[in-house]
Amino acid sequence: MFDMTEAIGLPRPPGAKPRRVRAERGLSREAIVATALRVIDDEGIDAVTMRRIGLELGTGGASLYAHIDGKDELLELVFDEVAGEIAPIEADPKHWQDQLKSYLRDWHRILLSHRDLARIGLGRVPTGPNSLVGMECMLSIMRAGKLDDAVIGYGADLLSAYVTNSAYEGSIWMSGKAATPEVGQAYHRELETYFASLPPERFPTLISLVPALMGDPEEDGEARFEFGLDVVVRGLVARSKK
Amino acid sequence: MFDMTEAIGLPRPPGAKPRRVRAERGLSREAIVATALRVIDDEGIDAVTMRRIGLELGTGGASLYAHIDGKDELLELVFDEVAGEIAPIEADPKHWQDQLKSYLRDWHRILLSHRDLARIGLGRVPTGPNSLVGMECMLSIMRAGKLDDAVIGYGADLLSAYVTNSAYEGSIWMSGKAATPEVGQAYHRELETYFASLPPERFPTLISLVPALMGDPEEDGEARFEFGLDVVVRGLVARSKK
DNA sequence: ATGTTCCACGAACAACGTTCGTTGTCAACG
DNA sequence: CGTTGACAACGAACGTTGTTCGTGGAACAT
Repeated sequence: MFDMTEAIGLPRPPGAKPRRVRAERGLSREAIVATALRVIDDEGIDAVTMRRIGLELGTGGASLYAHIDGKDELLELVFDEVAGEIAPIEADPKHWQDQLKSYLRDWHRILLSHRDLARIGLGRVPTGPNSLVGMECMLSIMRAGKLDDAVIGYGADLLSAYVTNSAYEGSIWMSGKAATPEVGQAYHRELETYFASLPPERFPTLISLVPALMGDPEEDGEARFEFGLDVVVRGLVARSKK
Repeated sequence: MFDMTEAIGLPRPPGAKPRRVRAERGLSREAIVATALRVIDDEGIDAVTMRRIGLELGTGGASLYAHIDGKDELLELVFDEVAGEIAPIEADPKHWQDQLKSYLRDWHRILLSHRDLARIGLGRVPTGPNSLVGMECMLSIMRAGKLDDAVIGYGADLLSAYVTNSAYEGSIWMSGKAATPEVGQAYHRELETYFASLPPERFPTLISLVPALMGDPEEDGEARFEFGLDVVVRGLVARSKK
């Protein structure tokens, strides 16, 4: 047989590794990551098991280790894959605040659309290529707003942590198990009545704030996220103008 | 779940089970929780195993289930136990912002002093007695600041999530394994050089902000937390005055 | 044709949370 | 005082988990 590069007509670059032409026998990094993401979308992260992913691909769990270091790396790859779903935008100094909010909204919505995927990103510094693109995009928008470098540096971390944490919290209400939305609302009501039943002489403020704390479970998630987004961005601007 | 009525000191409802008077033969809820907390302080949460805790108490893992529902409940109990370490303060309308910040600083510091304990509280609504006292305290301070109820409701969630998330992030740098501070700093430098080595034409903003993003690993944790605290509180005030 | 390399894969390992069945011991009752 | 019943203690075991090992076989390079 001949080399693929010859067939195309290009000379092989000096020092390039002889291209791996080996026929992929079914398994590949991409297929594994895609399968894991599908399982997450269907049943959540806890359903992601090496054996499960292997089985889904017609083999066993051990076969994955030829393509992937381990479960941690697999989950990070999935996370970065999803990070590629968000569309980068070009910074416009005139609307940088709206742009920033809109971008983080997108990011939050995409995370939520993949069940409890956000859990992977908790407390992690994202280093995957797609995550880096997202980070660059966010930073450029903030810089277009003429924020101090120090504010941008800490603020970007603060914002991305807020998005990830919010998405994770939001996902809990619908993925505690194979939980339908009803189960989440049931827990919501249970929690509300529990707070309201506390001894009033010991928890006067808490009890009087139960409605404000819990909110309407229907539209609460979005309103809550929007609130925090507004608060943090306001704070960043105020802090930068000081 | 544990018996809330007993923990708070309410009179026992009529028809409740007569309290267990049986002499404790060595094992007890308190001893188990205390042991788990000690193991966390020494080696982190991942070292907490049913067998390990049992072994530490001179028995096996199965013996714990007579006192505790399972591992989840145990960890929640430990978390609330630590929540009891923070000293409640009385709200003073004149210094409510300083009080709020100081209170959250305490909470953050205490969480960090117990390794990666903060991980337990991630995305969880704390319902333990001590956590509730802390919540009530925080809410009363915010109310002393005459913030809108809606702002208090969402804001309290935002702040407590920020504290927990910050403590968790901070704990990662020193508990990836049996990691000494040196290991954390080594990873810090590795990350810094990695960012700096990215293609400048694709990540110009990110590269120019590497110093601001990473900061001095020595004092960075505290400064970062303080920054976010200031930003969120500022934002809350601004939002409330609108 | 002959090595050589590397992927697939069943089996196995260690560790986990939890359940089960037995045993011993104390508190309550006649 | 003797009996009984409830329950803590505990070893063993079950079902999972992530990961490693050793074998087998297919495709490349020589």
